[in-house]
Amino acid sequence: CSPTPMKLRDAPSACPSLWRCLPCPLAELRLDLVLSSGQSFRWWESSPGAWTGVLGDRVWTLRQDGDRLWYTVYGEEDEHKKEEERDGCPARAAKLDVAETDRILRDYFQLDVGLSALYRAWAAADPLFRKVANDFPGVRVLRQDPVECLFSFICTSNNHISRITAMIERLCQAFGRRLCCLDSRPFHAFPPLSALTGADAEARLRALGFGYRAKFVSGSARAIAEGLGTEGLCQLRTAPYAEARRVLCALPGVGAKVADCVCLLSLDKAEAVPVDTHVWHIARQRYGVALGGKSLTPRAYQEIGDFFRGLWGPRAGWAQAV
DNA sequence: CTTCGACCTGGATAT
DNA sequence: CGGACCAGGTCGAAA
Repeated sequence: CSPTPMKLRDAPSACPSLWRCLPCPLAELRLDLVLSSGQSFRWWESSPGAWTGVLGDRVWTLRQDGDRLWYTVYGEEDEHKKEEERDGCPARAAKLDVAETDRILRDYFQLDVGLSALYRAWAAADPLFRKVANDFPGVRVLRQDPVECLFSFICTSNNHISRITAMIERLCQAFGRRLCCLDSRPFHAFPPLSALTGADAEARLRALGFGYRAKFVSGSARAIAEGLGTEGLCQLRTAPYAEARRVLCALPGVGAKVADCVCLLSLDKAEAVPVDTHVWHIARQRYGVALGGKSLTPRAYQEIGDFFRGLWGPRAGWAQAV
């Protein structure tokens, strides 16, 4: 890796100046529950209570204690050199930087959304939620990058988490820019759309063990590049839920469930309720949703989503994450 | 409109 | 009614 290898940082105590914190009670955010629940596949518990991963083309380690969220950001490999060359005012640069990293983190965890009040409302409307809520406080929906979210969830179809995580790791290694090394372990950015549109992308993805999803990933990358573009995809954040869903479902490898995941986890559609086989079971067994068919047809899918939206309200997707 | 089978791969389980 | 190749599905074809 680098000639001067960086080390993972697990706690602020060792070197407090490299860490910052945001006020954030445990009822508002439980890092362990949110980062390991399959919303994002890019976080790793680097030591007990410390989560390391890539966010916004930077490598971070996060940790929380009491009512604070602590974070540290690792520099890129040649950042030292760049700073010397620039010969600017370091204090000023650092100050701008912390304002930005604070903002990135607050945005990613959507900390302006008050979770406690939402939990109270969902608990009041739903006795079954009430039982679960006590064991799972602080579960909130991440606001992820739409490109990363889309291509990650294309990989989830008929698949399991351990393999999905490994696939995405290999995707980033093969197609993404290397950011830095921590304890000799390389970290890569999620590739931009343009990196996935090459003629050989599908073959390379197959070689990385993507199976039939290789065609979906390269096909969707191509379709977006030739259509609405990365900007257009991101602009779906301001579009109505129905339109965003319709656009996404036109992409290869994107059906109702993946589209809803992308809507909820990256496009600000809090009412989107991704219905997987697990949710379908729960809806029938625990909530007694009566449905004609024995399989998850498009109509049944819609009805289950409508049921939970009726029960939990406009942030039904957030409640379902719990 | 619903139902079916195929689809890459590897984990978990049972021969 | 219990157990089963299935796992956080999607696609295309067929009745």
